[in-house]
Amino acid sequence: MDTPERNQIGTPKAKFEDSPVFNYINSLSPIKPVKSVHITQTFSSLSFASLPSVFTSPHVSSHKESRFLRRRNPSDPSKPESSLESGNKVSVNEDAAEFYINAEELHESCVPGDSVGEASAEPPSEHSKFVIELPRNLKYDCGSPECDAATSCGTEAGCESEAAALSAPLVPYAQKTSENGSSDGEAHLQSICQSGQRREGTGCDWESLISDATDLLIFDSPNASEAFRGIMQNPLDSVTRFCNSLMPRLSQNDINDEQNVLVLDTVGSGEQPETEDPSSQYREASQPEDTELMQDHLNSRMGSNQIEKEDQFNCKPGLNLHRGLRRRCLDFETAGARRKSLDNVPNSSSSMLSQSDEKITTNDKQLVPIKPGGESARCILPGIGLHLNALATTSKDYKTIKRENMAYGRQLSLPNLAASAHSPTAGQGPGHESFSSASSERDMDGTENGVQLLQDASQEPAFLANEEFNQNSPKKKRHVLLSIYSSLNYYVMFIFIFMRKFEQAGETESSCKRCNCKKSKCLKLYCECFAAGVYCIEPCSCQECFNKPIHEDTVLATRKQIESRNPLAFAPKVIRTADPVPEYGEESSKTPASARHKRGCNCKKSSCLKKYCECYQGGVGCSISCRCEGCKNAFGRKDGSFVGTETEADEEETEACDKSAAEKHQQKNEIQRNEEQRQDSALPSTPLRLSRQFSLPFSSKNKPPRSSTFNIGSSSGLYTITIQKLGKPNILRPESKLEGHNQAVAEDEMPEILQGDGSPSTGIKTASPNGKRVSPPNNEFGPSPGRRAGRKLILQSIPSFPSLTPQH
DNA sequence: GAGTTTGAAACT
DNA sequence: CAGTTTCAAACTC
Repeated sequence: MDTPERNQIGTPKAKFEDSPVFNYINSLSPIKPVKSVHITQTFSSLSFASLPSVFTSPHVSSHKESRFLRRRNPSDPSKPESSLESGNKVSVNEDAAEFYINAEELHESCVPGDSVGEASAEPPSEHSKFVIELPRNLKYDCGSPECDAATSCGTEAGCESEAAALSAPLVPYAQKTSENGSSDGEAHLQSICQSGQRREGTGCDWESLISDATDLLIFDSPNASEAFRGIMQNPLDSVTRFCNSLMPRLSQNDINDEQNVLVLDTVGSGEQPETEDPSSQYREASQPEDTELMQDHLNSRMGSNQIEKEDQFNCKPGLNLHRGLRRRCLDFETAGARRKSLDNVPNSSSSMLSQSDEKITTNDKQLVPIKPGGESARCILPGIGLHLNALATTSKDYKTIKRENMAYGRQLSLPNLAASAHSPTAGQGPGHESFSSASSERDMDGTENGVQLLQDASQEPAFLANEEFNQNSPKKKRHVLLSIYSSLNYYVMFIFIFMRKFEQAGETESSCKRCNCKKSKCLKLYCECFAAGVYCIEPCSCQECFNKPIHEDTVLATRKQIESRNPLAFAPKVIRTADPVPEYGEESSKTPASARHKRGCNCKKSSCLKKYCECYQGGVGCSISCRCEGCKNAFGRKDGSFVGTETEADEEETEACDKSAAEKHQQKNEIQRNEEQRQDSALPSTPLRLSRQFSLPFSSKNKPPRSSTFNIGSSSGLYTITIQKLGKPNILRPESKLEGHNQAVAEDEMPEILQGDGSPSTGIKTASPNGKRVSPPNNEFGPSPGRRAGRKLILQSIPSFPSLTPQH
C-alpha cells in the first residue's frame, strides 16, 4: 500500500523522530512508525515548514479552513466581542488563537525593541505567529533557569522575553476582560513582565519558584511533581518527562475525537459565541499545515456544534474530513459507554456532559454514512475505532499498556472535575480559594484533555486580572508558575497533534475494506467488512447490505451469533507477536515466525502462493497449524523439509513413519505450553480497557491490502474516557454496565479469565462459552504469547456491544 | 468486466 | 468431525 499519502507522511515525520517529544509520542501512540528515517532534528528545531509535509494527507484537505486563520487579529475592530458578551467560554480555538497571537503581542509590548521588529518584520498570518511561538517558548523554557544565571538577568530583552512567554497564557484573558480596551490588558501584562523582571532582579529564585510551583500545583502523583520540577530546571529535556506525567490521561482523551467534544460544550450554553468570519481571505489563503493540524487538533476538542458550524462553513457535506469521513466501525462499546454516560453522570455536570455526549452521538451518526468525499479521504480516515477484531497484542506492548494502565489508575483516583471548574463563574471567581481549587483541579484533572488545559490557561488569568498583584505575594509566584504551567500546554497540544497525525497515518494503512457481497447481506464472515468489524461503506459493491449502521441491531445480533459459535471469529486472522513464535520441531519453518495465521490455512491448489491462502495474504508463513498441501509460502513454508514438491499425503506418510518424532513433538509442545503459561502469568494481564486502547502491533505494511489488519485506537480511548467521565471505578469490568443482550453476551461468553480481575494468575487458558476449545485443533503446540493476547482481547471485546440506537 | 478458480465459512 | 455447499475474493482472460 504505497500510497502517496503514506510517503508524504513518512518522510518528513522522521525529521523529528529523534526529538524527545517524538520519543514520547512514540511511547504513547499506538501507531508505531515503521518507516524510520534517520534525521536528527530536535524538537526545538522543528520547523513548521516541515509539518505540512509531514501531515499532508488527502483528508486534510483544503476545505479544512483554519480556525486560526479564521480568527481575526485581536486588534481587529471587526472582531466580535461575543466571546466575552456571551459569558460563555470561548471556543478553544479562539482561545488558542488568541493565546498565541497575544503572546506575540505581549512579547512586543514587553520588548519594545527588537522583538517588535521580529514580529512585524513580515505580516504573518496568525498561525505563522503561532509557528514562531513554539520555538520561542522552547527557547524560553530552555534558557530560563540557566540563562538567568548566566545573564544575571541583565539583559532586559531576555527577561522580558521570558516574561512574555510566561505571560502568554495570561494575555487572552487580559484582552478579553479588559473592556476598556487593550490598555488594561497591556498594563496587566506589563505588570507581569515587570514582575518577571523583578523576580529575576531579585535573584531569579528559580529554585524557590519551582519548589513553590511543585507545591502549589497540585500534581496527582509524585512523578508529575517531580517531572514538573525537572522541567523547570531542565525544561527542554524535561518537557517530555513532564508531559509524560500528564499525557497518558490526555492521550486517552485526545485519541478520541468524539470524547474530545465533551470538554467545551460542558461549559457553554451550547452556542458558541464565535461568529462567522465573513472574510474568507484566511480560508482561501494557502494555509500551512501546521495551522490545519492545530485546527484539526482543536476542532477535535470542540463541541459538535462548532463542527456543525464548520460543516456549514464548508458547505460541502462529506468534506468534513477530519471527522466526517471516519468510517464507522463496529466499535460499539463506545456508543454504549457513551449512552451509559448519560445515565450515570451526576446532576451538576450531567446536563452538560449529556448534552455534549448527545451531540457527539448525533454528530457521529450524522457523519456515519460516508458520502462522496473522495475515496482517498475515506481511506485516510477510516474507522477510528475499535475494530473488535484487532485485539491481539504483543509482549512488546505491555510496556505501553502498563504505562497506560498506571495513568488510568491515577485518573481513577482523581476527583471528578468539579463543577466550579467549569462553571462560568469559576473563571472569574476572585477568591484565592477559588483559584486554588481551580488550579488544583486543573492540575489533577485538567489534563484530562488539552482543551481543558487551554481553556484553563485562558481562564486562569481571569483570577489574576481581578487581583492586585502583590509582588511579595505567593499568588504572584503562583501566577507566574501557573503561567509557566499553562505554557506547557503548547507542548501537550503539539504532542497531541503529532499523535493524531500518526494515528491517522496508521489508520490509512488499513480499514479500507470493501466488499462485493451479493448473497450474504454482508452479515457473514464472507464479507470482509463485516469480518473486519466495520460497516460497509460506499465503495462496497455489496447488495442488500445489512452491514450498515441503520441495521445495527441486525449486525450486532448476527455478530453475536457468530461469536457465540466461535469467539475468535472476529479475531485477527494473523497474530503477530513481538517475539518469534517458537518453532516446534526441527522441520518447522525456517523463516522468521513473528506472526502466524490464527488457524492456519488449508490450501490445496494454490501452494500458499496466492492470496487465496490466508497465510500468504497475511504476509506470514505457514506453520504446523496449516493443513496446506504443497506449501510454497514465500513467507515461510509449513515445513521446510517438505518444500514444494511433497503433497500432504507425503507429509502424513512421513509423520506416520516417524511416530516417535511425533510423540517427541508433542512432548515438546507440552513443555512449551507450560513454559508459556508461566511466562504469561508473569506478565501483567491486560485489562479490558487497555486491550481496547492500543492498536495491534500489526505493521500493516507487511500485510496485503485486503488483509484483516485493524487499528484500535481512538474509539477505544473513547470508551475508556467515557468511563472516566462517569467515574466508573471498575475499569476492568466496564461490560458489567452494559445492558440488554450485550450484557448477556458478556456474562455468558466472557471467559473466566476476563471476568476476573485480570490478574496474571488467571493464566492463559482461553475457554469458549461452551467450554470447547476456542482455538482450532491445529493449535496443538500451544498458543503463542501473541495469540494468547489476541484471545484475551477478542474475548474482552465481546461484551462491549452497547445498546443500539438506530442510525439514520 | 465476465468468467473461473480457490479456499474459507457455513451448513448438514 | 467430516463431508458438502455456499460464498466471495482472487485470479485470469
